[in-house]
Amino acid sequence: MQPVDDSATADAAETDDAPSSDGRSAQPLLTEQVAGHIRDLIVQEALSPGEHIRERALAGELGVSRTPMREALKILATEGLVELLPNRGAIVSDPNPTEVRDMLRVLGVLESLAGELVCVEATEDQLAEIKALHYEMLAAFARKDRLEYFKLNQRIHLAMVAASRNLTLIETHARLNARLYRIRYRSNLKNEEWPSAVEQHEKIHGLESRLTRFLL
Amino acid sequence: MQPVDDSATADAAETDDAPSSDGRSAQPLLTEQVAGHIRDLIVQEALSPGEHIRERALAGELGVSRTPMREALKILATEGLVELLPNRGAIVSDPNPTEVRDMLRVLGVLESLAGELVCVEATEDQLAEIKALHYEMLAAFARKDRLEYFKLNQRIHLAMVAASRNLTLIETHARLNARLYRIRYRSNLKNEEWPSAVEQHEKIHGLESRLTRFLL
DNA sequence: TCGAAAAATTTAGCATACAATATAAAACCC
DNA sequence: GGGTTTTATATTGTATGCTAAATTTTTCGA
Repeated sequence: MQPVDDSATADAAETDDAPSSDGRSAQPLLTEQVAGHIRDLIVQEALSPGEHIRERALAGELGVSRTPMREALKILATEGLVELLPNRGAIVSDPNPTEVRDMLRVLGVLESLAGELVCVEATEDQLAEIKALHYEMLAAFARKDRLEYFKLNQRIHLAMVAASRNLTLIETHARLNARLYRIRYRSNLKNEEWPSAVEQHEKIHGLESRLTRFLL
Repeated sequence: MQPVDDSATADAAETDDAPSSDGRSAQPLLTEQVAGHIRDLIVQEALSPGEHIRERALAGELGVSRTPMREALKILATEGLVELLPNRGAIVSDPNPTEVRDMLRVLGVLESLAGELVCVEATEDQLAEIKALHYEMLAAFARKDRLEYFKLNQRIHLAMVAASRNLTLIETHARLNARLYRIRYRSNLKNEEWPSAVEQHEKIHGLESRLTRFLL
């Protein structure tokens, strides 16, 4: 494991820091903070896939006791970001290509559903934003800027899921997305294989075409 | 909270008792056992929706300390079966009709995907079993035995998901199913509203027709 | 020198103790 | 008597200590 600069960490940490579901959020619990922190470490690969997590050591680095660290690891294991080996601690999940394909397939139908729901559930503002992103994406496509295209594509999907007004969909999608984020991140840095894969994937489920029709 | 006979509890507990993912399963960890036990209590409504869970008391009843109890609650909260209120403990989730509708919608697209995958991924034996269940279901339909129809419908969906060979799909489906099981269970005992709702739901996503076509 | 057995060390699992927050009860004021 | 403040109690959050399992190191034998 290697250190991570804190600013970047903070950014990603804010994604779903809310302590559960209650409206008035009290002071965030240590366990949640720790879980968020480790999520960031995993996404940024400060904790590498397959790497063994020593709870005592990591707890020490974060300046907390082992209790919240262990609770955080249970949460992350349930989310699929780490795997718990009985009596042997946790390792950072390292999905093989088949598992990634499976996750993308499920992610695909979720985003397809989001596309359907957006058409009837989203507010005008949300639709306008999605529309704008869509045109930006087309622009990137015209310029053959595949990385930008990919990023915008991602943002559109996120915006659509967020606008779907279906909390279960939002949460389920977020969870899968988190598991895939590290991989996408890496692929982004390396290069593409991904944009084409994602395009193809979307064609299969007709999301792009349906949304395009809807947006005119 | 009220007592639950242990035999029934044990049955349901065995559903996914496996300690994470590793092949050779060592002795099951207390935390996992506790989580399984509480899952059962929730499903059977020995713990009622909205009921406050006092971790010390419940831990005492199960004969364990608070540590595994707390870790189990974190897991169940991540799974959506309980909600954690900061500094105020946990309550059994009690989804409102809108949330149930949202969950069913997501469950629907998952089962729809399962239907697609079954057509190409399932083994002969699995297909045969699904086919058999399908005909049993048609029989129940012919007899206008709606409860039996509903049950078989459920089993078909489970069998299809299981045969999909997509672990993410299986897990995601199982999680949603667990959150809905209690509600279905209750509805089953009460009466129907549900079979029709499910039928309609399936029609929307074309699962039944697609599968029917496939099965001939 | 290499391999196996045994001891020592490390690490996770669980229980318990202490601290902080929230709830309930009692006292007090108006 | 009703409502508010204060005190007491209970419950959760976190840290630490102890036990058991797993890993590493050392020792012993061939």
